[in-house]
Amino acid sequence: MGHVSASVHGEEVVVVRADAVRNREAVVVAAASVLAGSGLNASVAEIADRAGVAKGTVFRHFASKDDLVAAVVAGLIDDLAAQAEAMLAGPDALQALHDFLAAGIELQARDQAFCELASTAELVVPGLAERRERLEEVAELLALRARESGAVRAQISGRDVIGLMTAAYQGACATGDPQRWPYFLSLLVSGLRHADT
Amino acid sequence: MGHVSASVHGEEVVVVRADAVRNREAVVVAAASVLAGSGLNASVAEIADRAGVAKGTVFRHFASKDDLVAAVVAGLIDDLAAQAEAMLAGPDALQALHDFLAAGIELQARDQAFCELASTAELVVPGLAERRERLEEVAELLALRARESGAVRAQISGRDVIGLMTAAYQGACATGDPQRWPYFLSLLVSGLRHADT
DNA sequence: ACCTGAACACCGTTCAAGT
DNA sequence: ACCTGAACACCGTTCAAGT
Repeated sequence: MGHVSASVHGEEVVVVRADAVRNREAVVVAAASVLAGSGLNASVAEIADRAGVAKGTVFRHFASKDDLVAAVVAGLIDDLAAQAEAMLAGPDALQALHDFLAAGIELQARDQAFCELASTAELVVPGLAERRERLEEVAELLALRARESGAVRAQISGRDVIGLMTAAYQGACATGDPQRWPYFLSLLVSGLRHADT
Repeated sequence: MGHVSASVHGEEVVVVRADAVRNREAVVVAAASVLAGSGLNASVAEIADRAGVAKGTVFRHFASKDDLVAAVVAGLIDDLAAQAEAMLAGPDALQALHDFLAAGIELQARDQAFCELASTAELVVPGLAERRERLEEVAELLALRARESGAVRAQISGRDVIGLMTAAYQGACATGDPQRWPYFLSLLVSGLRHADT
């Protein structure tokens, strides 16, 4: 985390060694790709190997494996939230909601670790709760717009929108063919349009 | 697995020691309750402790932890399949399909290990594939009846029905409130009624 | 200040020694 | 024939020793 090494004009200056910066970044990059491919059970040893550092170095930069996972997944959630914000400007409110759900589903398909976290609602991982809230807020806006446009009859909160993302992809996975997710998504969206829950 | 100990009238007679029978049963019972509560990550040591046997004894009766899990979960799936068969006789085809889905969801809520397996579609566990097929066949009949009754417009296979079970419960879990599953189930069933997929 | 690798407690699994 | 507990390889995590 860096260390106070000097005091200039009364300001504390934090100096971090160059190799430390490089190693931290290498660990994050390696973790991102290993976790995406193998999920949460990927071993720290594999990540350390891929990053070209010793296992101990991973724990110098991140207090635990969970912390490392959180750092990586936080980036993914932020990206998704940014996409969602862009979609708010779209002309068709129902289409925007549908596209957001598809984006979240494709992220689950692309990233095994995100998929597992999205499924178990493991807010256990610290530091992820806030990211999730931001995502829920944008999702709530997308849902509100869709309801106001009259295309959606069902009551639906931001949390529910996240639930739909997970429901569609996990449902498809349970059939043994994850690529079938558009079927489940279309059922859910059709439900949103017609059900009065 | 027992051992040939005698030959009477030319028939081979397999004799199993009484303590072996008792221990095997104790392991299965212990595993059922531990797995239901703690999920697939529950340790063999905990199961052995609860059963009152040494860890090694578990592996004398089951080749691996996965085999033990399969034995326990196979029972759960069989029970669910039996419930489904009973529902085939019901007067309202859509209601029967709905009730079956609810039963599958409640099983996920009650049993953590089943929930995790239903979600990941891990047919990896050997011996479970056949049980699943039987469940899919009954589910297919329930779906067919619902379509023929005219209440359901969407195309839906037995595999899809299983997917709906998982979708509804996992969706609810992702909202942080598993008890919200009826909301997701009603969306999906409403989708089945109206979507033409 | 940071990196490394040996060490620890825990897991699933194996197996020699007991009965 | 079966049970037991010690042993092994693997995991996440810690820490003394190096630079």
